[in-house]
Amino acid sequence: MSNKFQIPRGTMDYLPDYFKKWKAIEKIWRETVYDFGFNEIQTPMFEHTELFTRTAGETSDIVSKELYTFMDRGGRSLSLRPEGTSPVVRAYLENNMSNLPQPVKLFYLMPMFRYERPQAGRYRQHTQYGVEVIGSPSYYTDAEVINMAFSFYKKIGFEGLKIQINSLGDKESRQAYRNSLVEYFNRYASDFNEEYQNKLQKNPLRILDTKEESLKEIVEHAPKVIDFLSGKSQRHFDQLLNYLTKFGIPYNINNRLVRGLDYYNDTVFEVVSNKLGAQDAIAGGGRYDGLIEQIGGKATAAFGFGAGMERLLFALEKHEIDLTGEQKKKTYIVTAAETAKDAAIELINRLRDMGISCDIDPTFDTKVKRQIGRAVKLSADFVIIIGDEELDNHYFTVKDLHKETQQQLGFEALVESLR
RNA sequence: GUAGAUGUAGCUCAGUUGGUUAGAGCAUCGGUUUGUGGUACCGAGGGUCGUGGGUUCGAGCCCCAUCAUUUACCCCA
Repeated sequence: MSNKFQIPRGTMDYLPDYFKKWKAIEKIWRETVYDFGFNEIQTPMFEHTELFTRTAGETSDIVSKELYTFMDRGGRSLSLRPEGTSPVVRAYLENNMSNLPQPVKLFYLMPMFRYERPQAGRYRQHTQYGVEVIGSPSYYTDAEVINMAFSFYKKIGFEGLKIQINSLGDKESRQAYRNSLVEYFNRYASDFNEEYQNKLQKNPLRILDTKEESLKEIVEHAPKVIDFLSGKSQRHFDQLLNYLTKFGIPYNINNRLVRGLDYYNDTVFEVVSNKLGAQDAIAGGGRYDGLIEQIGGKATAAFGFGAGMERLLFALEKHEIDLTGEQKKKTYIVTAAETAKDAAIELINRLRDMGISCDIDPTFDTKVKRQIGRAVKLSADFVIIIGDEELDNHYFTVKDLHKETQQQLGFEALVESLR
């Protein structure tokens, strides 16, 4: 253990038991998104650095301290993708998807990279699944996507998840709100430490979601975005909430929810669990009507969310949800004599060709007891014994390890019994 | 980046006020004679005590440094 290679900080090996749960979730995810009319997309793991710096905002943590940036041999600055929205939007533009029927509904499942301190439910390499609906300004899109997220978690079996929702308003609303906020916080600025002085200058909205006890009181009485929404933004938000209620989705309006990326406007939301400790957000997203224009497309309204696979698995554990799903029946072939080797090999090939999952000891051990023991430990469902007896009489001995029954069968009947 | 906690076998951990060849359970592998199960019994392999330095006649234990893990802050999935 000492001087062997170690996995880099913040990364993990996905071992078989973990991966079983992963696959079960992935299956539900795919079913859900297809039901809602989404199609899959994958983008490269890295992009030109500028894509991220331009879209997420220079002051955002993702850009200012979490980007994995490197120079390639041609001197280009590239970065491992820290989030999915901007690459997907880039792909939308680059592949002229504005010529497809709008909106374009895409989903993805791909790894993300952020250089930050790992802790419970947080990794430097993690996998996000998410969707983007590009080309729809309708509040119905917001409602539909949130509805989809909610039904996804419901299908998995979660109870007690909450949806936090807020509206940041359109550009005008935001500007007015920002001004008022700065004016308000300035009254207390002398009490702020350097960090918060800084935030006040660069991104005052971010002060709202502070966990600093001393500031909570001040934040509590700060002006609320809701009061600054333009008529249009207010209507959008009202309609959305209306639909959520119609869909039976429980939500909390959280005026302090602002999110870390600069490109959001109007609706922002998070799905949170109260069992995860500090990293309680399972999914997060919102509307980004300005982003497409910002990276060179024509003004296009869009909405999306992203969520972490590893964190979802972490939450599964905390919520005590068992999701291994039903496994295919497994068979183990036992050779009871040296002479049975060829017949065993022939049999295993035939069975596998017929779609039966089977395994065998590659050393062709002849100790029946040991081999059955091994089969049990590998959680096989059946064991087939081949030895001199079977060879002489032209049958296979099949044992059902659960029922503890045993019978002698010919090949056809054998195959049936293994299904 | 900052703060706390923790590093002894693959895993979970013991290890007395510093004292000789560092232990247990689980796991792995094998055995308990003939072709039948996770149990029982017996046995084996596996550790430069995270690493480097220091104190000491002597360090798993004390001191320093370093690395790693982990939780929390910042922020987020």
